Amino acid sequence: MNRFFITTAIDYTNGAPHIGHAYEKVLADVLARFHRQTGEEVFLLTGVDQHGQKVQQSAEREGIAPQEYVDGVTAKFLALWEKLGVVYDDWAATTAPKHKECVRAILTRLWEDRDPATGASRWIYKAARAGHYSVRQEQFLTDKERGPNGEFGPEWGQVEYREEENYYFRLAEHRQWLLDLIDARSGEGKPFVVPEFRVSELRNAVEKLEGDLCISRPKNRLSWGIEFPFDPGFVTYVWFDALVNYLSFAPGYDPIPTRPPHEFLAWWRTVIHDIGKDILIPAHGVYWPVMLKALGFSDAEMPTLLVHGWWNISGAKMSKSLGNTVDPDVLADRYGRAALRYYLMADIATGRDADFSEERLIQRYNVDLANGLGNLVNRTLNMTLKYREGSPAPIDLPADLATHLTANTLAQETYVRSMRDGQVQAGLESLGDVVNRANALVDASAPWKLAKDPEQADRLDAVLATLILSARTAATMLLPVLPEAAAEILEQLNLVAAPLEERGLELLPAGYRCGEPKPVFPRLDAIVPPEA
RNA sequence: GCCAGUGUAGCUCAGUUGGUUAGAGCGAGGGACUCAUAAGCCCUAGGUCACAGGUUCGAUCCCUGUCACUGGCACCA
Repeated sequence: MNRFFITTAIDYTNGAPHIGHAYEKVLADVLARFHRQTGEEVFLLTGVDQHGQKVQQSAEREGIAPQEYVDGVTAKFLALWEKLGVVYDDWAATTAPKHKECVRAILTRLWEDRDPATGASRWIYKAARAGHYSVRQEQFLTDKERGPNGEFGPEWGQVEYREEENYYFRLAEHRQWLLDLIDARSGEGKPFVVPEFRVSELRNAVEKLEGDLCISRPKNRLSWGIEFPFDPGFVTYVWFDALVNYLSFAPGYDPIPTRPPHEFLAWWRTVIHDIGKDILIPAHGVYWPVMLKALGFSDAEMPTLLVHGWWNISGAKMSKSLGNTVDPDVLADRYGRAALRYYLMADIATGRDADFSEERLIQRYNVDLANGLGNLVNRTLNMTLKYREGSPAPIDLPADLATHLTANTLAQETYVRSMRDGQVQAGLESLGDVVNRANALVDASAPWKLAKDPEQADRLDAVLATLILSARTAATMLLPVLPEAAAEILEQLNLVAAPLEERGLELLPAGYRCGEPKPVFPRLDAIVPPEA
C-alpha cells in the first residue's frame, strides 16, 4: 500500500492561534483525507513548538512556570483543531520527553561523529563570538541594526560589548551540495520546493550562504529549552529543537542506529512538509536538508517542501502589533466549521497570498455550497421523490446523459491531479464544474415537464439517475474538505462515495431508493455583527 | 541595499510548457422557467494581460530595462 506522510509547521506557543495557523492545518488535514480516500496509508503530524525565550519571558510576566504557560496556550491549539475537524495521527509537542531524548540523541550522535584525522566532530564545534549585545532585546546586533549615524537606536535599549561561547553546526561547507540537490530535484520533475516559483528564491539564498548555524544558548541567557547532552551549560537553540520534531514523532524513527529502520524509511520517503513561506528560508530550505544529510539521509531521502502563502487583511500583513489578526475560533463559532474550512481551501491558490474577508467567506459559502451543491442535492431528491417515489426505474442512459457522466468523470480526474499537487482550490473548481453542469441539466431537461408526459417516462428516469449520480460525484470530491457535510449528502442520496480511480459509467444500484432531502448548507444571510 | 514575488475585466483572482475569438466568481443589465435553500438556468461585460524595448513567422506567457506594491534578508502560519 502506498504511504503519505505529511507534517505541518509546529506553532509557537506564545499566543493564541490565528487564521494562518488554521489555514495550514486545514490544508494538511484536507490533503491527508484526500490521500486516505485514494487508498493510501496516511500519517499526519502536527504539534507545537514550546521552548524559547519568548515563552520564558511570558511565563515570568505571568509569574508561572514555563511548562504551565505553554500547557495553557497548547490547550487553545488543541481545542481549535478539534473545533475545525483537523484530525492528526500524532501530536508533536517539543516538551515531550520522547522529543527531548531524540534531540539529545541526535546532538550526541553528531558530536561524536569524529574526523579521524583531527579528532574533532565533523558537524559541531564550539566557538566564541564577540559583538554588540542588546540587553533589552536579548540578541547580538550586527551592522545592519545601526542607524544612519552609525549608532544603535534607542529601540535596542542598553547595548554592551559581549563575548559569548556557543556551539555551531557546520553549514556553509554544504552549499554546493544543496545547490546540486535543488537542481537535481527540479531536473527530475520533483522540485524540492512546491510551488516551483519558490525554488529560485531558495536557490538565490543558498548561493549567498555563508557562516554556520548557532545551535545553542548559554543557560544564563535562556533556560527554557533542551539541555545540551554533552554540555549542561547550554540549551538547544530553536531549529535543532523544532525541526527535529519531524523525526522524533515520525512513525518508527529511532535516533540511535546508524541507519534508520525500514518501517520509518517507508514513511519518510514520502514526506511532505506543509509550511508557510516565512520559514522556508533559511530554516526548512537550508538548515533542515543539511541536518538530515548530517544524520546520514541520502539525497533520495530528502523531503518535499509544500510552501503556502499568507492570508492578508485588506492587503496588509497580519500581525499582532497591527491588531488586525483574525480569530479562527470566533469565525468557526459564527459561521460554522464547514463555511470556514471551505473558504480557507477555496479562496486561495496554494503558495500564493490572498486577502481575508468575512464577506467573501459568506459569499463563497452561499454561492458554492448553499445555492450550488446544496440546492442541487435538494432539488434532485425532491423531484425524485415527487415523480418517482424515490426510485427511478433502472434503464440505460441515452447518449447525451452518458456524455454528461463522462464529463463528470473527466472533472474527477482533473480533481485528483489537482489534489495530488496540493492545489485544493483547483480541485474545488472541478467540483464546481460537476455541480454547474448538473444544475444546467435540470433546467435544460425540465423534469417537471417530463413528468406530465407519459411518453417521456424513460427520459425522466434517466435524467433523475444522472442527477443523482452527479450529486454523488460532487459529494465524493467534497469529502476531504467537508467530511461531515459530504457524508450527510451521501446519506440523503443513500449512496456511498464513488471510488476516485473509477472509470466508465456506473448506474444506480438495483432497487435504489433515495433518502429524504434536508438542506445541508443553510444560507448565511449576512455578516453577523461582532459582539458589542 | 540585496533577493524574490506580484502587477490580467468595476471588485477578488485563475490561466497561458509562446500560436486561431485571454478565463472564472462576484457585482451590473436583460430574458425564459418553477423541481429546489426567492436557490437554479440562458444571454450580455468587450480588459493596450503595469510601461518601454528585444528575441520570434508570432508574446500577455521568454529576455533586458523602468515603475508600483508586497515579502524575505532578525524570532514569527
